[in-house]
Amino acid sequence: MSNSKLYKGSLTTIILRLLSEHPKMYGYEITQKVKELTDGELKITEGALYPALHKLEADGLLDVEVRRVDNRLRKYYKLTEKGTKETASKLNELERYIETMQVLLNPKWTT
Amino acid sequence: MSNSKLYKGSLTTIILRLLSEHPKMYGYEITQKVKELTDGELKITEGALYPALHKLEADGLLDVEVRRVDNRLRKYYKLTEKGTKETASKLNELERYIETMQVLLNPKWTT
DNA sequence: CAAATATACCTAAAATTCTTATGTATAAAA
DNA sequence: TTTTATACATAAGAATTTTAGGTATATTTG
Repeated sequence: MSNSKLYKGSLTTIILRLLSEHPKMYGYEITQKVKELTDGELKITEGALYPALHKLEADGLLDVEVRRVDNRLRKYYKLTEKGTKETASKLNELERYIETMQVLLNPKWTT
Repeated sequence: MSNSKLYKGSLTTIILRLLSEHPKMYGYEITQKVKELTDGELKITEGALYPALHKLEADGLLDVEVRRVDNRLRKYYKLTEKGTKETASKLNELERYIETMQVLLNPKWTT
């Protein structure tokens, strides 16, 4: 995913966030979009992505729709209602995480 | 550590950051300090902390000094020179992680 | 005073998440 | 024609954390 271990735990949040902006996306598209948006800083590996998508689907957060495009298979994922709610929750978590880490990063505690 | 999975991977960074501000700290003190600084948002569990400290010591990033205070044992950890360098590196990683995630969080991509 | 809580360390099994290494298949580019 | 890109998938292993214990002393509380 990246040389930094910090991304551990944030893959689900990233997937949900992307799907909250795009009506539907397929796996390979997600890997390319993330690479593009982060200027290559973050590369989602397939070994991490596909199991994560399957889990989100199993948990009822995503719906899947298989299509054949240019004689190649694509699995389009989109948020369910439950998934939309979970996305909001995950984004709050991320914001709180960032705030918390910034406290530790830039301490007011000269104590 | 917290109900949020996002903290996965950030424990080492947190420990190093605290030790870059405090000349020496012992394990229990670290758990209390983090709880205090984050208003209880983040609670470091001992099962995560102690193995992490041992690994940092084994990697030569921390030195340890055992002391008996009030007839109770304390293991004081402090940064080695190597640990100080690694701390700077980890803090850069954290800043980049936050920047990257904020791009994904607040997209300029209305596309 | 007894019991509970706080202080202070530790480990080991299990769960979680990710990396690394594969595998299959078609289309396009070099 | 071989490599790269597109598109899916899984499985073994690594790394980190949770959960659930364990030991021991000091202090607080009922």
